[in-house]
Amino acid sequence: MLSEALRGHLDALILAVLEGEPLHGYAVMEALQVRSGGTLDLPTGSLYPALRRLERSGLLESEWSTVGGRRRRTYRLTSAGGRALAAERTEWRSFAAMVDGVLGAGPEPAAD
Amino acid sequence: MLSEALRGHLDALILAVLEGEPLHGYAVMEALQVRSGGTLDLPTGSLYPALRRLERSGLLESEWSTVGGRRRRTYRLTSAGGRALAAERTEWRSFAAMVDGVLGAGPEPAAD
DNA sequence: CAACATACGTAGCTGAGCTACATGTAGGCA
DNA sequence: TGCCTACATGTAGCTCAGCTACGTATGTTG
Repeated sequence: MLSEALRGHLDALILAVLEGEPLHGYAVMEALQVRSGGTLDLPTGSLYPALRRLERSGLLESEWSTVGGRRRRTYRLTSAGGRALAAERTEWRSFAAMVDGVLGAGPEPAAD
Repeated sequence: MLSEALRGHLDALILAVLEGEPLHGYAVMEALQVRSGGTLDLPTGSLYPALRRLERSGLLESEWSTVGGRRRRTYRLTSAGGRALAAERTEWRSFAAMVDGVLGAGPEPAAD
């Protein structure tokens, strides 16, 4: 369904699922699948680098733990991450409004 | 305002402004500025290659003309372009709905 | 033991959009 | 006359986010 469309919006989605509670990478992947209604099936090669990028940017911080013999890296929003998320939400809304405006409803001519 | 956000959506916007009437490149640029409420200020280095790409894909066709001593390349939607635009509109809607769904309204906790 | 889910990660490619530049005409203005 | 701006088109080259395709390791199930 999506490929390049996601560009520039993935960060917002990741931050959003981490807003409520800290999650480890694999859980973020599952949360995105659930919250998108199964539409968003993010490959690990997209998710993990994105998480590390967000951490490097200071929007996330992580902590290792071991559960059932498996190492987990749990990510949590920083305060900067929270602010970034708010900004991304605003940006998304104006972007979506812009696209909606340009795309229009369809072939119907605008009321002149 | 936007940069990477546009990725994968620009084609739809271009096709949309060409839906009503054929326009030459520069006019497409201005039409996008107007229809986006001044938000979308597309550099020529983005627009012209995009137009040529869309023509190569068969979604647009072009014709040269000279107006006031200046050469213009006027693009018009092909029937394939019309179909592509309809598809892009649908895709955009489901994509936007997906993002809206994942982003949520904000920090308010969902009704439990 | 094989296969699968869980869990993490990187190397390398792709490609759309951007920056920066080049080209040329028409018109305003000093 | 020269300069700047608007009009009009175009390319070379960079960037870098997301994807493909790997590799590693553990726990569980058949």
